[in-house]
Amino acid sequence: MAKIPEKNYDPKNFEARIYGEWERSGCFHAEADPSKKPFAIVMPPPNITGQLHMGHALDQTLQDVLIRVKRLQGYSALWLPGTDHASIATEVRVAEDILVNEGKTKAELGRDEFLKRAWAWKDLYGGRITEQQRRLGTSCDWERERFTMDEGLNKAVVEQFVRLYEKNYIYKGNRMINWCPVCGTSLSDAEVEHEDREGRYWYFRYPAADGGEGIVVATSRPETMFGDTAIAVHPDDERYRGMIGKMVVLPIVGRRIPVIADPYPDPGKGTGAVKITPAHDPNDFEVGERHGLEQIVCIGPNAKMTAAAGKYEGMDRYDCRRAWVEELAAASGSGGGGYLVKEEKVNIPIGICYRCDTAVEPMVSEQWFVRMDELAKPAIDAAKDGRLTHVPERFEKIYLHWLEDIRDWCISRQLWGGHRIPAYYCDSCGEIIVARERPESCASCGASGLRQDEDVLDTWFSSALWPFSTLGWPENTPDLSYFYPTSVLVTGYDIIFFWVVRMVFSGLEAMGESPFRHVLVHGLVRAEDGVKMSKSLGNGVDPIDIIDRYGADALRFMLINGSAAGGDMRFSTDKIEAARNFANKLWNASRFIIMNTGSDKSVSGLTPGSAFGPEHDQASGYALCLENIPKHRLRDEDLWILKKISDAAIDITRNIESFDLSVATQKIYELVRNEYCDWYIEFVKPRLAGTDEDDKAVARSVLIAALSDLLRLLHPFMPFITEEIWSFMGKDGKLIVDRWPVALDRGEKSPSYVCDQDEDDEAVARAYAKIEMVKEIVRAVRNIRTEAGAAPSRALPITIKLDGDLGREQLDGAGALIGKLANVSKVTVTEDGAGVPDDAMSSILTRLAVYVAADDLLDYGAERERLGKEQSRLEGNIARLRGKLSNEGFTAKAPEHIVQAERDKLATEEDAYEKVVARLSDIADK
RNA sequence: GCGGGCAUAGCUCAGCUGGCUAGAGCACAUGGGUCACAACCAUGGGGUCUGGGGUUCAAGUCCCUAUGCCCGCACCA
Repeated sequence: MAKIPEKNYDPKNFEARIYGEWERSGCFHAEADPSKKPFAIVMPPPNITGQLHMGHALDQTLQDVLIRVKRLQGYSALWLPGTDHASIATEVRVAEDILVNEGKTKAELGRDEFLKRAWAWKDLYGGRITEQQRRLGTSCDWERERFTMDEGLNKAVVEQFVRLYEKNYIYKGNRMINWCPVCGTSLSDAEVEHEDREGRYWYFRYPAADGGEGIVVATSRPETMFGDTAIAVHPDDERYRGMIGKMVVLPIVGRRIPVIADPYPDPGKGTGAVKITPAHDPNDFEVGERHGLEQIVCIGPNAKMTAAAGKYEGMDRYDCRRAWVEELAAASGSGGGGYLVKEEKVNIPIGICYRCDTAVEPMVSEQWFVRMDELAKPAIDAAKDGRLTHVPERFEKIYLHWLEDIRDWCISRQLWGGHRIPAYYCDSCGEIIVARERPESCASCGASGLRQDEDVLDTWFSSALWPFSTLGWPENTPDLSYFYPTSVLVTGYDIIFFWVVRMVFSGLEAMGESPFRHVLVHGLVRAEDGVKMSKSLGNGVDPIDIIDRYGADALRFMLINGSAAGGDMRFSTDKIEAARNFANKLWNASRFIIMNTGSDKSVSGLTPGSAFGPEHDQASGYALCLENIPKHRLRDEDLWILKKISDAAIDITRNIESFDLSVATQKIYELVRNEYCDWYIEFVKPRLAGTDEDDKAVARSVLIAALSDLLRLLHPFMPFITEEIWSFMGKDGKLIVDRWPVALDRGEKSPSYVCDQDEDDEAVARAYAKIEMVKEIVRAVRNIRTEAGAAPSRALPITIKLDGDLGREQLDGAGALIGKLANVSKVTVTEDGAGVPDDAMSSILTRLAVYVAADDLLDYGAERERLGKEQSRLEGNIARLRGKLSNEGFTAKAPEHIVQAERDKLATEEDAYEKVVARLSDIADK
């Protein structure tokens, strides 16, 4: 006896085992292989601090589906995994850890000791997420796993930095940056989020130096007054015209500052006069540049006030704000009363650190920057001319919009964990040397003991190199030339700016080509109630919990099936259950197939293959190339299911290749559940129980051939269950490395195309139509049965009355199928109406009518109601169709096949209408 | 302020380049332990596709507009 799957579908029994088998077999590994076409995806490297969350699960599943399909299609399909050091996130976590465990701060520990702890921490936790990825079924090439801080990548980072510096794309300068006081580092613009927070405007009077009234300005940040170096007004603002060029006095501080004219102030906002603090506001910084104003830094790096704030030195910025406002309000100004004129509550838009939610402090600071204007251009062009496409398309706009007004990228971070900036300072002569290796001595003055820059690089600087650094760059390795540019990049829309944009311009700069051809963008996975999942809300659903409960296949299927590309989706228990139930259904159906075929020697001799035959040979058609089975032995239902699968396979392949994965899953679902399980298996059951051994063998063979292709189609989405079932089918080799049912990109014809040309295909088309008719009849009988309240167990006799042009032979063999599926005791077929029972329930279908006769079941009331509905439906349709067809515009302009289809439709609807009316009058007095 | 998205069955959502009698899952109703499956099977009800214009022979699908939600960028006077 062959091995049979266990009665209950329980993914825990095999998922982990199968993953282990795959991994050991080496089938995840991809090499540069000139005999195959390359397909490559680099995995967005998760943070080593991270845990797998639903967003990852979606991201991983999308990539895994694409990789598995391409692997089955015979590509050298590389999926390159890795992890990211995520400097800020990791640094904060490790620092917390040290504080808790050792009671020491980062500073107390020192840089070297801290880094040791960080590496130890990475070794301890860095592998956790990759274990979780394995649970999901991630079929990436673990042999190539990389870490953004490993040796090769360090080299790439230094190389890129030096090259960009040498081309003058990287510079060091004193510029306005965003400072996070909690993380203790500068941030790039992309790392700052914006949020409205409750704040106020305080209106303060700055008295004129000559004793006049002076000017009132509004501010939401009074503590920056210590850094004010001017008051700006618009040159056309009548109110202040007389003040321009005069001096005002900074309240209490006493410093004199000029009133300047600049186009920046908007006369309609506030008082129309703006205090200018060049060191702490980006706009003020620019005004200051234009007017040569001094920059006075009054808030220091830890958000504490500097000496510029006088007695407030050392005080927290917000404490200072409160105290300073009080002092200003209480003070007696020159005109008597306080300097505070008024105060109003208002929502202030404020910059927030994307890591810690702290309000960032804009400040002038000396940092390293990447000059963006030149670099952005090729990245813009690549998208515009189609070398880089976004799926869905709308994300291209977002990408372009960001690049088109991009500002220079601040890349230095005041942290320890990360790639240290390869810049060396000579303290003797002040020379700055940027070099691949640490120089022994100063190139300018010869002094030794150069000091390396203390700062590290933005973690995204190394991520930006990921698509080529992981393939060996800057060496020109075989992998690099074979796999670069990669095929698709899959990521969430939330990191387009951080990552995608930077990879593209970095790749174009370093390699001359966009690092990938397509960006497949997905949305967020939200909680069941539509709220964003977040740690702080604690509403996250752990993918591992879900896998434990429902299996990875169900989770994957739900994630893909859940929503269209690019949009946010909700996690849904209902959908997870539906997916698990679907897996269960497949499991049971397969169990049935295996129980009925596995133990039979004659079947194994048939070596059932794919419905598509060997070698992906589309041109030879589908069912007719089933190996070892003479085509005349295939029955109608066999041809029907094989055509169904074949047509669907082509469709599904197209959907996958255009990244419509949710559409693809929907189609597979219907194919497996509705066509294969609900109809085909039921059609075939009597044959399996029959005595015609030859026919039994054919049925078994088709069952297996069809199931094989269904498993192939479903495998990328539900890899575990399909592989497990495959293993019960006595196949050679594993499903994961078997082959895809269709290979559209080879230019094969589709079976439906063949169908029109080939004699065999006419036979298939006839069989197909017949089975569809059988389904209609069966449904009609079941409907009547339900309506009349007949027990399902009770066999009923039926009469089928055919239309004139519908020959009796077109129902040949259908009687048995109908009999079994509709539980019919006897099928009578009549062409002229003779033999139609006088008293019967009826159903009028296209080109035939079905009568179910049983005296005790007659319910003409119900039938009248049903027919009445049918009549009005048909009336509506007929009116619509007639209107359409009598419209000359339609018949003249619409494509011929559409017009013809409408004519045919009208004919059948009119026909049905007449019959319904006739039937209604027949039963009018019953 | 600039830009983008969404509005379809009670709920959650599909519906590609315009050609439907608008679909699925869940929920609901009725019947059924039928020898793969109760994580099941069968049958059924349920929608003027947000409102208003327009383009077209044809609009859920394209354009404009209104309303209501959502998001990104900018904005700390």
